[in-house]
Amino acid sequence: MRPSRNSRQEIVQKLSQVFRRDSYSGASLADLAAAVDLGKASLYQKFPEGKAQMGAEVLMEIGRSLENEVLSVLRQDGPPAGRFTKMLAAVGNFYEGGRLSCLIDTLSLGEAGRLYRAALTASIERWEQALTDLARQAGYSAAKAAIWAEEVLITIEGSLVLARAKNDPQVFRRALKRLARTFGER
Amino acid sequence: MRPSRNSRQEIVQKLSQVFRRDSYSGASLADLAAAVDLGKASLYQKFPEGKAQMGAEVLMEIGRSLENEVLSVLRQDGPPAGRFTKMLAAVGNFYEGGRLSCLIDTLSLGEAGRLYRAALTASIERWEQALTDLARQAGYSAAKAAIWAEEVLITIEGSLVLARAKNDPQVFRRALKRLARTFGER
DNA sequence: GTCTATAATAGGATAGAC
DNA sequence: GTCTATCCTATTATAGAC
Repeated sequence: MRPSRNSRQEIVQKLSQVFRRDSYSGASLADLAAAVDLGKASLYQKFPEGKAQMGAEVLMEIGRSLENEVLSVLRQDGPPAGRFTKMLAAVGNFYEGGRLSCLIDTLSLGEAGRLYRAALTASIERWEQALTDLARQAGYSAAKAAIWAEEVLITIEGSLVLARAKNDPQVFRRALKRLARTFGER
Repeated sequence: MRPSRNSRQEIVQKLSQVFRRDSYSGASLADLAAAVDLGKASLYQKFPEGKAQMGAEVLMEIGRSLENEVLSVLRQDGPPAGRFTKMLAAVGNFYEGGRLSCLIDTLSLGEAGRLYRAALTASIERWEQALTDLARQAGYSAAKAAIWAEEVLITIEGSLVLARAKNDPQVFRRALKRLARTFGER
């Protein structure tokens, strides 16, 4: 059976929501403890190295969900266009329809950027690579595939920023719908 | 003559760099004071309401530079495509070639988002409107113009996020170059 | 106007009881 | 494993001298 009703994975996922909403510097220990419904001292029992460790584990866990929920569908079989459509649906869920920000954004600012640069770069590059591979399978040249992959990520990140700033998740959803039509254009 | 060698405008511009690098919660009074080479107490002399006021004035000042350096070129005369190209060059300077983040991103997180939502939304909408007007002048339908404007802003914001996360300003510069080719496509 | 000094509070982290 | 209590530092903010 599970180690506890609130597994470590569930704890880390709840912590991730705080970092996604408030960024690293804006997430206080009090906020983080409240999110998992524990005292601060209990959090330190689980994360002896404190906030820096929480951020690191959040990045690993979200990297894993990205892999399992989003990138894996790019590698299934069937026509590339259909896999891309499925990925976009998964992305919509991953960011809760534009209501959640991306850690690539919120953990790349200030000191967090220096702390987590390597992990952030790695996540981005895995995603870009999976998209590039997909585009290659659809017949894109290597150069076109890499550009298209970069554009997809730019659109996802940019629409999340605008959705947050305007408090209008529809910006993100519209962008996903338009992205669906960019595949196979060239 | 000027009120001081460091005019208020210059002070606010230096403060803006801290908010753009570290976000609102990550910008400490010590950081902000160091950026303008003053003691913390002197900063409070100039901004009696503290950090919240600094953020508000930074947003106003950057909104003004955006207007003067970027949006104004969209409203000059000459062919729309040329104006758009000029805007992209101005955008490149505005974000220092991808080395500076956008306040729409860094001031929309956590409590800052609640504090400054109105100002952020207003800035975004002014920019979108100027782009939409340009596209209309180039013969786009109202619907296509609005979509294109949104896509341009999404690309700017998204490429800035990725450039920061990967510590590679080229992501931003490449995106601007590609944007130049999106105008007049439909 | 700017500074040093200092207050007051919040944030990160730990000790030790249960 | 979780809590209360506490410590230490950083942070926000102010008082008062120059």
